Formats: sequence, C-alpha cells, structure tokens
Amino acid sequence: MRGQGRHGGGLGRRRGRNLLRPTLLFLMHQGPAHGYDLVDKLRSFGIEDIDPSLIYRALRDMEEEGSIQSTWDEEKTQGPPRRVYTLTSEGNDSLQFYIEDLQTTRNRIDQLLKEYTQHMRDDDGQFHKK
Amino acid sequence: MRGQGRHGGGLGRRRGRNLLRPTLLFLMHQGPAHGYDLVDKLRSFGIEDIDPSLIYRALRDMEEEGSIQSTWDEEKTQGPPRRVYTLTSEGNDSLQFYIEDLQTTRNRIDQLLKEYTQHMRDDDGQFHKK
DNA sequence: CCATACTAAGTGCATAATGTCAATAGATAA
DNA sequence: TTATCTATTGACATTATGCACTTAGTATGG
Repeated sequence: MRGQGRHGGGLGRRRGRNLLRPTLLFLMHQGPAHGYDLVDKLRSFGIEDIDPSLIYRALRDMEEEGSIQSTWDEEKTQGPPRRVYTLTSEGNDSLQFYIEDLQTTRNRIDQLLKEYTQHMRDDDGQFHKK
Repeated sequence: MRGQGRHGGGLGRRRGRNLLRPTLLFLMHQGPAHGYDLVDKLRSFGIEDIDPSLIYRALRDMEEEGSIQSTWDEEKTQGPPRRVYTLTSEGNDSLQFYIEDLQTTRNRIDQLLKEYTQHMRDDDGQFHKK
C-alpha cells in the first residue's frame, strides 16, 4: 500500500497535506461515484491540474486502507466498465479526522497571513537586515 | 539541492499546505535569525512536533536556492557557533509567492469546509449508499 | 471496415519531500 | 569528568507526487 500505516485512527503522516483525499472522501460522502466522474467533480474544488492517474491511485490506496469499497458498475457505459466507489464507515471516520485537521490548518494559515499583513502594515513591506 | 528546480519564480512542487518554509521566510522577513531560535519561534505557529533537523535542512536548502544567506555569528554563545540567516530579495519574492499560494489554499479549504457543513446540515450527517 | 477520438482505468519509474536517528562539538554547571 | 544544554549536520529510509505510457471498450464518420 502506498502511504502510511494508520495508528489509532488518525491521519498519520497524511496530516496537513493536500486536499485530494479529503475532497474525494467528501464527494463520496454525498454518494457513490466513479473515478472518472470524480476527476471531473474535483475541478470545482480547484483540483484540476492533476493527472487522472493520481486520482485513480488515491482511490485504490484508500480502498486498501478500507476507507472506500468498489464494485464494477452494472450499467453500460460509453466505454470500458467503471468502478463505483462507496464510502465505508471507516472512510467516514477518516473524513471527520480530515475535516478537523483542515480546520486547524486553516487556522494556522490564517494566523500566518494575519501576522504577515500586520507586519507589512507596521513596517512598510521592508524586510530588515538588522 | 533538495527540492524542485524553480521555474519562472514559482513555487514548483512546493505549493499547498506545508507551512514550514513560508513561516521561516516570514520570520526572517522580520529580521535575521539563528536556526536554533527559529526552531523555537516556529512553536507559536503550531509547528512544534517537528525534528529540528528538518528545520536546519529547510534552511540549508533555501540557502542553496538563494532565498536566504548565512554567516557564522561573531558573538559568543552558550554553545557552538551559530549561523545567522538573512533573507535575500529573492527570498522576499519567494515569500510573496507563498503568501499568495496560501491565500488560495485557504480559500479552497474554506470552500470544502463550507460545503461539508452545508451538506451535513441538509442531509443530517449520513453518507449515502445510494 | 478502418481510423480516430473519447471514455475508463491502471502500471512503472523517477524524483521530490519528509521523517528518524545518530553524530559532532562547544559551553556550563554540578 | 560527567552530564546537560546549545547548535548544527549527516546518513538512511520511507512516503508522496508527477509523468509517460499501456490497455481496452465504445462511438462516429468516411
């Protein structure tokens, strides 16, 4: 499996990293979906300059971790058969962890940006050699 | 050099949510500093469960990239000699890129969190099998 | 029928980023 | 002189990400 070994249900080393996984989990929280659709839905979250293989990979990895499950779609498609991914309750838990993690991440980014603009206002955009 | 080749002044692969480098650059924007001090100052930005070697490494890498410069401190210390790191104007530019990047990252996190709470309110916390 | 394009998913390899642990070495105080 | 804190560095392993390429089914037009 790619990625960390989970310990105690947390996000392990995936803490504080990118938005792909949490966004995927969120999308599947809304209902089952195919990889190909997810590639498209991710666009509206700003995840667009990404090779589709990364998304398929994330899905496979999350399945190995037990966050989602897949079966082949019964219905006829415009091409080869599609996998339908469904969130498991472990995946739902994982999503909760991600959400909390993202909240603290956002707070930290906020703090940095705030202190930055504060500093810029006080000191007029110059960095100080001394 | 560790890390990406810079192309056109952008952040390359270093975009997203890792706050170490932008925070370091911000701290040095306020004035020169030693690695050992920076390790400490980072705590107030929530960066505390981190091995100091990662910070020293980030500093060395950023020096190779030209974002900062170092000299050995003249003054006597409580231990071995210390490096003093100073932001360069390239580093200042880099900080600007990071700030902008963090703004868009925050917006995306915001969007995800908002849609998530929205979805939870509408659909009562259940994920949907169908 | 055949070329082309789109749909759908997966593989392999390379490189970049991150983490862990230990080593070195000066200063200080017991 | 042993231990502890200061200060930085190095080696090695693991994890994450990006890119190029492959496989294959379906649809469409000539």
